[in-house]
Amino acid sequence: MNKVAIVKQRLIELLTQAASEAQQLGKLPSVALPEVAVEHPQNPEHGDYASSFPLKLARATGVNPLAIAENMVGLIVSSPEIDTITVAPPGFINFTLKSDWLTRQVDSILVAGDSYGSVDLGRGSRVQLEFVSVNPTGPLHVGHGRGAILGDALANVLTATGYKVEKEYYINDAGSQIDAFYRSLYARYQQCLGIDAEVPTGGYLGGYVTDLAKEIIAETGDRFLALPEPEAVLQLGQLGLDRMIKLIRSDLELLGVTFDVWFSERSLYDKGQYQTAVSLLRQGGYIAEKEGAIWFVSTALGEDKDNVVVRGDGSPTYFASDIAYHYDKFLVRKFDKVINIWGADHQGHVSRMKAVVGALGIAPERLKVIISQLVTLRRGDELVRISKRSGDIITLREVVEEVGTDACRFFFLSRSADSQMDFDLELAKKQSVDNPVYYVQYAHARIASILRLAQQRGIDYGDGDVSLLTTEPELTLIRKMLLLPEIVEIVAHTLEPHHLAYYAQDLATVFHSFYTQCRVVSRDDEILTKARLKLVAAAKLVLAKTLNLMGMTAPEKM
RNA sequence: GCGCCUAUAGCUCAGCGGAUAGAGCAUCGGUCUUCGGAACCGAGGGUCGUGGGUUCGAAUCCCUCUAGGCGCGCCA
Repeated sequence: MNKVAIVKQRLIELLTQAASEAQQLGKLPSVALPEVAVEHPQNPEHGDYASSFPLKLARATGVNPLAIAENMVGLIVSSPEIDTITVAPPGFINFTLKSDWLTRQVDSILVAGDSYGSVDLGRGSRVQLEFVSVNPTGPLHVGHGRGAILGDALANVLTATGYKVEKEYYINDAGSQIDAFYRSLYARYQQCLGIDAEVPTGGYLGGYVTDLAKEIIAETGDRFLALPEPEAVLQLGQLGLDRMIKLIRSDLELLGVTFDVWFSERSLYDKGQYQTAVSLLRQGGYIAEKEGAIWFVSTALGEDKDNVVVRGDGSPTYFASDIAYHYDKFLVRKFDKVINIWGADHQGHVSRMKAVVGALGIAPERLKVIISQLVTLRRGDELVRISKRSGDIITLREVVEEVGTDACRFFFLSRSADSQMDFDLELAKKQSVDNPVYYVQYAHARIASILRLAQQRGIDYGDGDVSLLTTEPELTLIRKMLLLPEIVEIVAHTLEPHHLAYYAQDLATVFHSFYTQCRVVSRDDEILTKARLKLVAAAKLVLAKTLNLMGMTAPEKM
């Protein structure tokens, strides 16, 4: 299915073989072979693939790299995909693919259909992807949207690469922030009913809390006033919490993001994971009591400082929950791999969480944490505050409604998670026509339109002969289409979905260029028309697959 | 002070050990008898933050420094 990836792998095999044969023949000193790397040269004159293996080998052996290359080329077995193998100074081996092999891939892509671009790397191993997991104490803002899109796109790619993926949202429904939210809501509730009350210090001041209180009053009246305060805070709070979670869920759905599991923090205490996890750590000698609190002795694992698990007042910290949570992920639910996507403000939490995982006897490599850097929102030059507690916020929902789901997703995926980004609302709107999103989608719609025309004219291109696709624009398009499996592989490996966005643009560019140079549906040449219809249909498939992996729509018309 | 992230074209960003550093936007100049001009073709524009080092080869790896961001709670 993944022909190019196989070619790449095949080339690596061939090179390795050639090298060891050269060693056996005494043409090369017997040293341990360095890793064989094969890549796409940026200059097309250097072929489809190139390897600098001889240069690497030269370092290990002290032999002239050109001589190594020459020796190896003579020993490389011929292969049906490969046209020419050449040596280029200072010691590259360049490969060119046979164009008839290339054109045949059009048929292969059409046969593969939706599964084209999928590569089985995971072999069914189970991956949990936990992301967003925002405290349900307020609506989502743009920064959360970034994590949401990142996670969702990664889930798509990992699924396409043979992993069994579960998407999970961790609901922080325990702890002091929830408390503050409950009390804030109660205060607003009282205020709306004419009672003098104040939002406690450290509480949530956003107008949405008042809105929430009003909604609850509209539906259930003032019945919580009759309850004693602690009871009222709790009951009203839980009502508010449920609504908050529903709101978050619907905001995410607007972005096209859904979850398989909504996991409650509180359940970790109800079901005993917390107790078990801590006793495991205690057995390992990682738990100590000092200064009236219970600590995780992370210094024993090379951390800068120890961390409190249970406060002096007996209440567990959020760190305690996370210990239990990761115990549950790995030792109860037994995921092979766990990926957490956190905001930049949680960076400091990464190493101690890895330490916990190690202390629980789990190989720390099984936990991957992706840190997505901050998003700042602005309108032109004006910075927009997005802090939940301070009051005025622009919600993710407002942004999505203003900019559109597909554009939002593409925008978020266009930058690596490592870079901070500015989300300029003015620009996002102003650019909507020139937006790369539309450029890519337009290519897809354009193909759809061509296929519609063909259908109108009653052309059945099922018997199209792809070997007629010999011109440069056609072959360039095919070569680009054949890159998708490699991109998918890279994304699955690096967990960096932004490569998809760049690939999508590249592919669209190559298609548009082909389009202006090659007439597809022509009355003069029915045979060529059929061949090109096949090409275009395959391109449509690849474009759609790429867009779908990003969680975007591939429109037939726009 | 310590940890993490970032610094590449006017702007927003890719590239992260290979052969002449790329894209989009912006600027300038071209392309329409026929499939969607939301398009295509071309041009200009770069001491890859600084200074060292490793290497046959460095934007890419290591160290120094500078600038910006985020952390360093018995908050989450």
